[in-house]
Parts: sequence; C-alpha cells; structure tokens
Amino acid sequence: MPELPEVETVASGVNERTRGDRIRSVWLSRYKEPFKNPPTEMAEALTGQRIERVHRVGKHIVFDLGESSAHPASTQWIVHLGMTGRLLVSAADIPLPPHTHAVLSLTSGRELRFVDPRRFGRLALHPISDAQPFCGPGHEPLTISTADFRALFRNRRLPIKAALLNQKLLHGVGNIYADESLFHAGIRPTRMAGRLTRDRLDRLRAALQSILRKAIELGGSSVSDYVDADGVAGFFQLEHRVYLRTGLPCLACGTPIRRILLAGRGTHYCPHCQR
DNA sequence: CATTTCACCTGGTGGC
DNA sequence: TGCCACCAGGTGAAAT
Repeated sequence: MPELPEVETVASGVNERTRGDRIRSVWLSRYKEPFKNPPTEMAEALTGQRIERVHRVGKHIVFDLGESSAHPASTQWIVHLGMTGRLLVSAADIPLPPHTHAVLSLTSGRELRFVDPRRFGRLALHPISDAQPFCGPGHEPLTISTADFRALFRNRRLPIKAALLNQKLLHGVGNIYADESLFHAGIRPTRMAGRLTRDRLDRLRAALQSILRKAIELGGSSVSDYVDADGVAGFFQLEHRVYLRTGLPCLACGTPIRRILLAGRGTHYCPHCQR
C-alpha cells in the first residue's frame, strides 16, 4: 500500500487527530512479526505517554512521545505500514477489524489502531536518550538538491528503477512512484543509473517531486486497500499513466504499456515514450 | 563491497 | 463451488 504520499497522508491525519492526546492503555496481538521490541516492553514504554507530534520520515510514521508538554520528547514510536498496514483513529465502539495488531486507547476516548493482514508492517521504539531523533536511511525525495540527486546515482551499475527503490539512497519511493516518475521523465526503467546524463537525472528529480506533491494533494493512491487515518481512500490512482496499465494504450502515444519484472517487482513502461 | 534474488504473509482475481 | 496459479503499495537476509 504505502509509499511516501500515502504515509504522509496517514501521518498528517493521525497528527491532526491525536496530537496532545495521551495513551491510557495498550493492547498488542500475539503475533511476533509486527514487533521489533518485546511486546511487553513496547506496551510499557507507550502507556501514559503524551503524543507530542506525528510526522513522516521516508516511509516511516514517527510519533514523538513525552511525559508532559513541558519536557522534550524522550522516546519515539516508529510505525512502518509494510504493504497492507493501516493506522486508523476510530471511536472505541467501532468493532476491531480482522488482523488488528495494536490498539492504543487514548484519554480522549478514541483508539489508535494498527491493522495489517500480511504482517509486513513493523512497530518499533526509538529511544532518543543515547542517540539522535529517528532519521530514515536515505535522502528525502522532496527536498534533495539537484547536486545530491545526481551524486546518488554516480557510478552505480544497476537499473535506475532499482536505484529509485533503494531506501538507502532515496527513502519513500516505492513501486508506483518509481514507475510513474520514470514515465514522466521519459526514461526506460532498465537504463543503468550511472549512465544517465545530468540532464536526464535533473528531469527525473523534477518529475519525481511534482508527482509526489500531486499525489499528496490527492491523498495518495488507493490501488486495492489503502486508506487514510479516517478509512478514506485516495485519488491519485486516477492519475496513473503506466502503473498496472499493462496492455492498455499509452495515454501519450497509444503504444501498449509493457510489463516486465525488474528488481523482483512488476515494472510498467511505455516502450515508445521511455528510452 | 555492490547488486540480485528470495522468503516472509494474506487475500483478491481470473482460468479451468 | 473448488482448486490453482499469479499478483499485490515492502524490506532484509542470503546468495552471487
């Protein structure tokens, strides 16, 4: 489900609804996959904390937690949605959906729920005391400079799409927005990253940034089951030019969109518009 | 070291 | 209706 625009939409929605609220109690499922810390430790660390702020770093949702508004946040709670994760702010009397793995009961009476059928999502504690505030593995696509963007791909011998998906280079870009930005930049996904000209890399950065901004405006892409913190779908899927459009005519030139496997992911492109 | 492949999960869809 | 193959927004470990 979730790439940068979807995670941004969820994080800002949860921020608006829970900022300043306090965690009264915590329930965690018996599955081991979602939890990077022992569940009892996580429940204990969260209970009683005030939610100071919720924001996005890469594909991670970061909760700044504190004992009180007077003290700086001492712990962060990190939520990664994986493929099918949802973070919902619900009234407590709404039945729990199947595959609910965490319920944070808030003093306002509402609940923050983490739901994830495939269990690829992850919940983790990040203590700030001995380290720095959580910062993702790579550069932020929306703010990276042209010089840094060019430098990311220099001397790399892998297809540009595989490089875009590598979170240690840029974090937040996933399969949809990699395919869409390469289409808008007119670049074949299989082109070697290190062989692209400065010009084409600049065009790719511009395409990526404008697409991510537009997708955030539209609340993200709802392909099968993505929804925001209120359970509402996004609209950017209506703007897709290549993603999941295999065999359909390119909206620019009419050539059938082609699907290949690259970096283990379905990859969609127009063989005429993308060279 | 850099790059590629695969396992991890459930659920939806479409063919037979 | 059932069964099966295939596909899906992600990542990290293992293999190359």
